[in-house]
Amino acid sequence: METSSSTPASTSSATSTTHSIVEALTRAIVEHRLLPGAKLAEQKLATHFGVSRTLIRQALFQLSQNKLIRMEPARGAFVAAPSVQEAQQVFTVRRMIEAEMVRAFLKEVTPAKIKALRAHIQQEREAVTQEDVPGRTELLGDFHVRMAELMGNVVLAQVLGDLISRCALITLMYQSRHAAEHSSDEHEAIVAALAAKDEALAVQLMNDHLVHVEASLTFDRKIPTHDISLALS
Amino acid sequence: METSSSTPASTSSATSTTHSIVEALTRAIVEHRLLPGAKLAEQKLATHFGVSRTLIRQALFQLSQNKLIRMEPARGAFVAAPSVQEAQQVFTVRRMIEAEMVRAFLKEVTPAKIKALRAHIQQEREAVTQEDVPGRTELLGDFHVRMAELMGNVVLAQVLGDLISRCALITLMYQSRHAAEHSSDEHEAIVAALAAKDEALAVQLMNDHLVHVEASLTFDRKIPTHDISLALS
DNA sequence: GTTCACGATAGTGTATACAATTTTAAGAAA
DNA sequence: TTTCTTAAAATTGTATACACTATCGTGAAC
Repeated sequence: METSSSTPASTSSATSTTHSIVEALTRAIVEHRLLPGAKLAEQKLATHFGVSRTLIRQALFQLSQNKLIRMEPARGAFVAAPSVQEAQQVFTVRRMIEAEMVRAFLKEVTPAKIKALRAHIQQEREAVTQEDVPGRTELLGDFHVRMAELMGNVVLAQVLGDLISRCALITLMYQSRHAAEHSSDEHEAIVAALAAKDEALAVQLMNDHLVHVEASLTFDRKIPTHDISLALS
Repeated sequence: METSSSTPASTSSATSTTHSIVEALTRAIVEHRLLPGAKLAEQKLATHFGVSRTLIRQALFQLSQNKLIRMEPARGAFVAAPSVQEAQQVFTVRRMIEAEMVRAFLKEVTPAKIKALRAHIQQEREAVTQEDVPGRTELLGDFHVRMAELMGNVVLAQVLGDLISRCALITLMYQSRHAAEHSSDEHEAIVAALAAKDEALAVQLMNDHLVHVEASLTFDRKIPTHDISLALS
């Protein structure tokens, strides 16, 4: 049963609070080291992280509320495998929210905010050139959250962040290779429209962008459902 | 320290799962039997519900993710007291989502859906005439969730439901007496516009409706912050 | 009289122990 | 060989025990 890592609290976390466990598992899921359908056995996770099952259970409950994992009554936790239908619904909701977000953003746009968005896009480009797939996915999603944050609406940022973390799993499940590489270009076009204060164009570009991302997903897909114990190190 | 109820698992719950505890606490908070700021001591809740602290803690974590309670690191859980700013942000997001929801609803409206919404409004009116304040608040919120459900978008329904449960607490904190009694009328006007397939009007009415509800809140307010142990029976 | 120090008490954070259920495996019957 | 039965192992669900932190009250110093 023993994997190679017997050392408790292996790599990153000095203080193994619940939050750090959630982060580690989230990254493992989003980075596809834990594939959809994989079982998350509590004791194995506990020994891996060097904590008791109590903390693992807290983390799993939290992840299940983020819809990143699914918990069946007496059977355990499994990495979520969002259905095609759910994926499409998530994108529908995103289009709804973000169309209005663009309108609201334009009502109080400032040069500083435009500059902040441009700076973010610069980060995206760097991640793209370095072919850092998980980092790229995260940054591409964060662009949208950053817009919400720049509006000063914490609630909006939270809601959108939640949806986008679900998107990350969906994207990584269904996204074809090197699709969505022009996402950065589309982000830049949106910012340009915002800078020009062209509301209709900005809304249109944002909507198109989300349609493109959704269209880049290949829904005719095998779901590997490997049950590898875990590659958390 | 002993309150009158020493009987474990007192009134309602035959099977005291975590979910039933969450529901009981949610109702107690939304019905204002537990006031904002009140402390939720784990042991007291545990003895009240006749379970161990383990299940109480699970329930509290879940409630904290719904933003109905707030947990401070080593100090415990307290009923949330949303700030005025947060309240306004929640309403802003609701306006964003629901404006677009109305548009999308109209794209696939059917007589059956209109009928379902009318039936819901009928329920609201009954609760209003019976002066069932918590039931009324819940039903008035559910109208909006019902719209999402009728569109078949589960994700939308969840997101909106989350926001609205936060609204319930906000409403009950800040809403002046017998304000928002014409919410049902406004709901009916919206449905009429939907039935007439008048998109611009429906969107306008929905937006106005949410503005009205927000405006009915009196933000110059005392927050009682009573610390009554609990009235859960 | 006010403020600070310090001990007692209560409460949260984590780990462990036990009960209940599910999964797995082995074995017998068809 | 296949399938049903049944026992063993593993895993989840819940309760309890212990460690650590915060809260409260008392008393001494100023």
